[in-house]
Amino acid sequence: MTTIRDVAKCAEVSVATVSRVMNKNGYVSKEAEEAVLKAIKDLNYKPNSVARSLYHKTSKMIGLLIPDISNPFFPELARAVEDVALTYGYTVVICNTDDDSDKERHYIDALKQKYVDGLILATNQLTMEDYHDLNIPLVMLDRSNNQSTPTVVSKNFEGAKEATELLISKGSRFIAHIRGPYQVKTADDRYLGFKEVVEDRGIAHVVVEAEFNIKSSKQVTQELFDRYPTIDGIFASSDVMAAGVMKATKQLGKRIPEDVQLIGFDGIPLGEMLIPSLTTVTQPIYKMGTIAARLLIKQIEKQPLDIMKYELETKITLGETTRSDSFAKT
Amino acid sequence: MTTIRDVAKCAEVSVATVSRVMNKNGYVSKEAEEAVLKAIKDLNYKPNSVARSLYHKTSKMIGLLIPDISNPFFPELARAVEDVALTYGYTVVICNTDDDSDKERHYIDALKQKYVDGLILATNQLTMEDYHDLNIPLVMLDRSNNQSTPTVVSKNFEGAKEATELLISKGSRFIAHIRGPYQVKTADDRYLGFKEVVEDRGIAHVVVEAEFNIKSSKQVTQELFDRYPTIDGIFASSDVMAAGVMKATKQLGKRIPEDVQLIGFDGIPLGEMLIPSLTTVTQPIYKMGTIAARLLIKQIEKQPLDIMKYELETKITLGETTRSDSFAKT
DNA sequence: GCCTCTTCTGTAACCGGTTACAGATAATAT
DNA sequence: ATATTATCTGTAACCGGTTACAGAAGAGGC
Repeated sequence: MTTIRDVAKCAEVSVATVSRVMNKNGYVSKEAEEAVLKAIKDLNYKPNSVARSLYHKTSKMIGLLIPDISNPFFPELARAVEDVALTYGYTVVICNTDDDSDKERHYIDALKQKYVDGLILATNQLTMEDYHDLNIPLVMLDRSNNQSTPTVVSKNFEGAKEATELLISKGSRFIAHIRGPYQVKTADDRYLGFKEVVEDRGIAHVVVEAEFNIKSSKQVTQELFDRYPTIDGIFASSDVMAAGVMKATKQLGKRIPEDVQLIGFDGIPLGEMLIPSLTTVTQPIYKMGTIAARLLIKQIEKQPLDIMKYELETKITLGETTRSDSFAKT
Repeated sequence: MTTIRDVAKCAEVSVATVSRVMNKNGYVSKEAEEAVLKAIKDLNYKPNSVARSLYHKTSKMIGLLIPDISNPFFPELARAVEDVALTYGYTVVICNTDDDSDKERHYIDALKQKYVDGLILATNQLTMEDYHDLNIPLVMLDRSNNQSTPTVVSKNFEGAKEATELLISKGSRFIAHIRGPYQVKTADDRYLGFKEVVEDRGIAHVVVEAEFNIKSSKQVTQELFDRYPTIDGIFASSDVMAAGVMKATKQLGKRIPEDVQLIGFDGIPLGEMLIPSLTTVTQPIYKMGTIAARLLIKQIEKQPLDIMKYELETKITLGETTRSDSFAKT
């Protein structure tokens, strides 16, 4: 490995001069600069970022804490964060916390010891105090629970309202909502949106909880139809859950959308792959990731933030799990 | 931030003693050890891994190079690598190369400068020489093109043979294979397995190329049926491609599996979510990831490798895209 | 009492960068 | 001619760990 001292020797200058050339600061004569640049090229010198980190107490790395990369909502988010990070010269470290606070704490400690420059939190099992004590820039992504930390979320409440209204407008009169876990803020917001609409409109409804995976929602759906066979519309809190609903209805011999209409939430690629394709509330996932990354990097680079909380618009993506005409079945 | 010097001062010993206590080497008296441990606890001291890295020239980080984390094959692989890495105290840095050699080179340079301890390559755009010059432990995952580097792949050739035989045994007589890109080794192996069986058995067949995404395979399928409407079996080189096939056949009014049987390759969770659920050649994806990670860490820790090339068994997962009886339609 | 060996400890150099500081030279102002 | 400033350069300290080395103290053998 070539070091700065090798370069200095080769260019017959001091290490300080080499450093000045590389960082373009301080005075360096034309000749010295050329000699250094030539030496760098000849030796194929790449400065060691660990040494740099040690002095600057920064690492050009950011941490991305997510529950689980195998949950299909997160890869696109991660990809967006990485794409932005790359253009600014940052490296992303993805950590799967499994919503386990010990794991999360462990990762945060490890990252801190590596002088990680900032964290994007798409998971939050710890208290805000824990995060605050870190003394590094933070961004909350997809989960907001705090005013003072920059946040990127989509309009879960409004999206859920639209989803529910869509089901009603297309003829559903007894609607079930399969909500996500109670402690998850986004699941709560979607539930509240649903609740507001069905209560306002006086629509029969039922709410059950499931985890954000296919197995759990499939089982919950089966139980749901067991008890309420007349349900004719389902709003699932995520697309993966909606896939579970489809599995269950298929087994039960219910037709989608003729007997039961279905709408999901997220807009992950899976929805399009399903047959029938899923009607869903699409979040701008990639965009959320890019905004979060930029927001974090701005903080790291001490630029002022004009907006602290981004609430992005969702939009309905019409698939084949809702009926095309409003009164196909009454 | 507390440093080792703070701890030394607090415990009234030298930094060397503190270091000796932490690393459990060299002689330390009982009293000194206790004082140091107390100081570490009182000050909540966490050694700085950057400083450690600088001295040891290692980072406890490994790089995972994949084409694209949003391709659903990779999250599970990444998850497996991370889970193993975590238990050995390593941090994983995932890099999306998009099969772009410049990007790959850039990432490798960046990782090298961070003293990354090893790399898992699930992508290979560069020549083996490029990798070899790095002088750090490597593992090839899912793509093998070299004898001297430890490798983890599944039996693509054999899996493809089984897939083709399954279609035939269940009655398909004109089979199309939608293969992956020519330069990808795994796509080639699957193609060769298919070729051997159809040629051996004298089955009518056709092969077309597509990318590993839904859009491309959907379009290719449409063109395929345009030209060969009598195709009654399709072997897709990946599950995502198979989803594209399903989309296309749906639009064309062909029924699966009554008119056309379909089998994919990979065994990603998506397959189960599809309706009908996908028959596929399941690779032990998670296992591949864990083996690759262990193989890499063994090398990093200078342990001998007993096996250089792992070729893992695939298994057929029967879904609803193939017929249950052998002669449903002749 | 003297020598050897084990146990224990601290000083200082090192990893590979960055930069404060001081010293040297050249250019410009007075 | 002298003072002032701008330009240029190298030495050495520093970031926060690790460890070679040397020295001190005590135990045990002769």
